[in-house]
Amino acid sequence: MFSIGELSRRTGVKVPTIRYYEQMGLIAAPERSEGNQRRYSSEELKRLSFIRHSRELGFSIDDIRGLLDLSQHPEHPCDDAHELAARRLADVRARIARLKRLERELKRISDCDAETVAHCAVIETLADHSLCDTDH
Amino acid sequence: MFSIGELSRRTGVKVPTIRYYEQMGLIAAPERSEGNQRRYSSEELKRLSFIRHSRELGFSIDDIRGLLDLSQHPEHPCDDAHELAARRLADVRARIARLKRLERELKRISDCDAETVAHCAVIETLADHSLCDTDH
DNA sequence: TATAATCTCTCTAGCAACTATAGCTTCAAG
DNA sequence: CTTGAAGCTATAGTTGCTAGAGAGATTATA
Repeated sequence: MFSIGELSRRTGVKVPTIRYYEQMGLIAAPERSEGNQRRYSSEELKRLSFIRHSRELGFSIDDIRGLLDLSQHPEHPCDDAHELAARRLADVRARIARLKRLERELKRISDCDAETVAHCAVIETLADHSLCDTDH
Repeated sequence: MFSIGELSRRTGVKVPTIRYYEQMGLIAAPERSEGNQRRYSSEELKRLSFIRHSRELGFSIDDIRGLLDLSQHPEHPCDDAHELAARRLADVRARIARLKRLERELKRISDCDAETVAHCAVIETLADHSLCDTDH
């Protein structure tokens, strides 16, 4: 049995975030001490670690609800989990592609060596999309 | 002189977003028609295009305030603009790196061909970070 | 010119996923 | 037994919009 601060330290999830997850129904309301403070067991630690890890991989709170639900039912087919993961993968890849275009563009405009705004590529490019290499 | 809808069509910025930018002070309150509707000129079109383009490159509203301010003063040195762009570039690169790690991880766990949750790599990995290849 | 269809107006509330603040109570160490 | 850290609830703020209600304005067509 440990406090919310201890749980926070062990999982890397901030204290207010843990309370927020409780409110959102991702984790159940835990037992309380005499003085009304939350007391957790290692069950909750596991669950919160799962949540944290999922968040790190970019799953939404809603996705996580589904994944947690699945993880409680080992005998179920895992097609749903795979689909969620596949969607996330597609999303991540799309974002990488987009960011790479941005990177090229930012690099190009950063390479300007003007001294004043009048001839600065950063400002010019922002003002006029037609100066861009790629569309975004 | 054109309406907010027309401005929206020409810039690709949605109508409520234009009003929001006005509220945020990114664009000035424009003239109004007899009937109190907003009427814009090409000056505002330029400014809004600048804003849109900056947003597409990922600058924050606050950054854009600075960039707009700069763009009004062609004789000023453009170090600030360059710094902002450099920071954005660094940020974009960091995000790409992070997303690539995620991509690897998601790809790895997506490649699982278990039938049920009991042996599914997606669920297993989420539950246990130590199964990950990389840290994130 | 009448009328209908489409804009536009303001204001308020909602989204995601937290984060911060205020004012209070409880806990643990010395 | 005191003191300082940690915890409690409740509310509001963050970013960058988006959605809705209910009213008024404008434009196109009959």
